[in-house]
Amino acid sequence: MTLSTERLLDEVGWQLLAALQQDARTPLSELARRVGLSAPAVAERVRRLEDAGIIRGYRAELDLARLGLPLSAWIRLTIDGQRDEPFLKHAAQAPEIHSCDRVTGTDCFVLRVVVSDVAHLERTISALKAYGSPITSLVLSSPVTRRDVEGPR
Amino acid sequence: MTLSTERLLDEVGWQLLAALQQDARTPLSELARRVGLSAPAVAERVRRLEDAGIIRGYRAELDLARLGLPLSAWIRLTIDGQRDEPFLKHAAQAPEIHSCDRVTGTDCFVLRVVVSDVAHLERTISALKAYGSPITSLVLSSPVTRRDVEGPR
DNA sequence: ATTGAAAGTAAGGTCTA
DNA sequence: TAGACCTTACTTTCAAT
Repeated sequence: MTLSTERLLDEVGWQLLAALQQDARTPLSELARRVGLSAPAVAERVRRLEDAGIIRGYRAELDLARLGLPLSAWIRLTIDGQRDEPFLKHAAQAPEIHSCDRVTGTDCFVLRVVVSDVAHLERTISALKAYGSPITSLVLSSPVTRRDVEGPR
Repeated sequence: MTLSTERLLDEVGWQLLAALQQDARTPLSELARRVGLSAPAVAERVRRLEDAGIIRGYRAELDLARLGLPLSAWIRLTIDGQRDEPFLKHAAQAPEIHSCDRVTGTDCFVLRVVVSDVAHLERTISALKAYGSPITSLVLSSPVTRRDVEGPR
């Protein structure tokens, strides 16, 4: 936590982050009302949170099932030999791979894949076998999908 | 894919979803410019995407490391006996658990946890041992953090 | 198309180091 | 007195009827 960010993350800063995590399209004027500051002051605050890299962006959250992508899975992938680079190239452009983390342990990578049906899942897994050994777990439900970050309590 | 959603997901609909995934705070007037429709028409389109549940909401994406949470981990949790319910209660309120999916296979649950340091990670894992056997993989880097959903190509 | 709300701009005031 | 942070006043842009 650097010096410059500390000033930003006071009571008001965390209130703004809470509101924008909940609804990123909240108008600045509404944010101003909630934190008890003028609209220009809040606009400046938000701009500085963005400039400091604390706010990385604003994203619409979509319902994947309603977009024809009802199946999600976790795939743990152990890479064979020295195939990291070709795999990363594949991961960067494969539309099914929604996230990919390099992790400790023998698994090497943890992937979140999102597909339209089991045939699509099969193709996705097969493609991964070119780089290593995948272990797949289909997502049955998601008791916790997203947790907002809270300030110091 | 129901009948009502099909009408929404034409060329323009997907253009709107693409823009809002990229920057959820894009003004409606700007969206209108990009898709070549009037502002009221676009406002109506977006409202219908929301009402159909295709757009679930708008979220600010934060940099967790800059907020004092530099460590993330995947934890696979095999639940002992019939302790699903107490575990789900725990998961629903634990601030470290950012996502939790029930999955096929022996793992039962896949958790994304976000913590401030290794001591915090240790406490988080210890707490999980009340419900089952956790296997932890620390995230080293994230080659793919988020993939936008694209329409039919 | 009109009207009220919201966002952006500019100038100035207060507090602190 | 310099700088950080806020306010008010004003103009432009946006959004809804």
